[in-house]
Amino acid sequence: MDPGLRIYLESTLKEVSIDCVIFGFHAGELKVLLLKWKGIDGWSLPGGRIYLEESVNEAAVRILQERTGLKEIFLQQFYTFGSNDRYKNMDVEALVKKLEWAFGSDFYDEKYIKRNVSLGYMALVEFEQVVATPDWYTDECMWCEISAVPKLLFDHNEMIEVALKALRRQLSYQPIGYNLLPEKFTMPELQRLYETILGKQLDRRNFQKLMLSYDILEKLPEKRTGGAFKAPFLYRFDKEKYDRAMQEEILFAV
Amino acid sequence: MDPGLRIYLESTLKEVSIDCVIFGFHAGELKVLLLKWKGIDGWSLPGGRIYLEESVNEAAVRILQERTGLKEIFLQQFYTFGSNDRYKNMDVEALVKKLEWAFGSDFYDEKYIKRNVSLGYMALVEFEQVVATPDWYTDECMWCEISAVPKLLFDHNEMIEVALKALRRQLSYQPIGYNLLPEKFTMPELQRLYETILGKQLDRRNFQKLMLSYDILEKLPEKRTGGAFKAPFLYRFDKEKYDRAMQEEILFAV
DNA sequence: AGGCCAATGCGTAAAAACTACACAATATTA
DNA sequence: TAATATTGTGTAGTTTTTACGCATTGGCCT
Repeated sequence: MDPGLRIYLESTLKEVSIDCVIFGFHAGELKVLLLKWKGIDGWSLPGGRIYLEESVNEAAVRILQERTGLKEIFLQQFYTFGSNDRYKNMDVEALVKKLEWAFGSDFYDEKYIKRNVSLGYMALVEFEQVVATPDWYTDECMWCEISAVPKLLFDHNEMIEVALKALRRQLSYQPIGYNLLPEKFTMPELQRLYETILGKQLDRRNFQKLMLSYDILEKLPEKRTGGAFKAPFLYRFDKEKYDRAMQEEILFAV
Repeated sequence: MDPGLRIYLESTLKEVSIDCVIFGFHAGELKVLLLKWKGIDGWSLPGGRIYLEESVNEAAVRILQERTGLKEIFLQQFYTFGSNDRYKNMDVEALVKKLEWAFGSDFYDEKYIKRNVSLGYMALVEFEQVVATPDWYTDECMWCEISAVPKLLFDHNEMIEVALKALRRQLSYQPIGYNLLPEKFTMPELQRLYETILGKQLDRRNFQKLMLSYDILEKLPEKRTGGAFKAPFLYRFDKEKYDRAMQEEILFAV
């Protein structure tokens, strides 16, 4: 067994762990970051454990940074999962056996495989900036389109659904986009982000009116060229006003 | 040490516990249920631990029932608290000493006093129906008006604030009242509940129009007499429609 | 018993927000 | 240089929200 892993396991909380639904936006698609486990044929959300001396939020920030290289981005708790049947759809015996095979028999106390409370965090990240990195248990990363997520290990499919629901609700009282889009973006790009998250089409003109009315965008003199059509203006978030809107939680009627 | 307590401690998770913000509504005031600890001069929220074989939601239901006698009421997770400085404002040494004095030296592993993740649940209960019952650690219950909550143990003051914020937000997309009001109630009573939770005055006529438009109320032929004024009609929630509205999470613009 | 008071029941007009479209402008490509 | 796809802006109609008026009524006071 990897000595680093051993130290990690021994210096972290046993009964609680963190799982992150990391949303990225690319090519008009909303995606989540998945990891493929070593030794077994299964994918899961990135996750990790909490060191004894850190807060759960600090742990979430650390885990996210370890997986994506990113810090200081949108990251927040959305639900805590603690069913005692979180593994009901899985062959736990087989899983434990395979994990033993992969990591040694003291990998996990079986008790904690079966009984674990998981704090769900969701993150919104700028797709291009992410350097996806596997962890001890996994050897492969994948950005998976939200509508094409395969059957995941544990209750991670449910977690994604709950996270998406929370994200959609969030859209109605907080602006979103700061961490999902590049610094400069066009109005149609912002609209596509909203449409993707909400899963429905929005009227171009009304959307623009609404977004501008929130007074969190700064219109730049530049335009984005490159397409065979009229060049759209670039915008950027006014961070100060954006943060104020996040704080105030004004109702955004999207 | 109480043998029941010992069994309880040994058969529950150690690192995670549950704290409940139990809201009640009485005499036009929103109140929370508080417990006074044995041995030390401090109040806290009702809480408890999670048995190995139950889900966290089941544990919350059980804890709530133990404290209030009520089941099948509005109860939901609102946040999970896991700061490593949840006790920063407290003299932990003194607390542990007093707890030892009260419960025996093996009351708690000091480690778990200092490092504990707490799942915050909030409940809305019908004040009159509650039979408040202390637990092992406490010997007194009190309904405390929300604006007059004293300094509580741990980070429980913060918990109440977060719960109240979550409750206010909830009001905008789910009906509230079914578990906070008696079966039959008048429109002004319902309005007072909303005003109390939201902390602001609402227009009587617009409120009535709004509530009726949601189509979750059933107007009864009876009136409430007793005051020196026109007797208001009684209403009652149409449980089926109410539940449907809860499910659909339609936006309620209060 | 009858008038007074305080609170309710019901209604309407103005303001604001939202929705649905129409048409001109403009980078690229053929 | 014309064709095309897409953006920029405006406006009218509809719905929702807000603000407020006035008649009604159960109990209390005289």
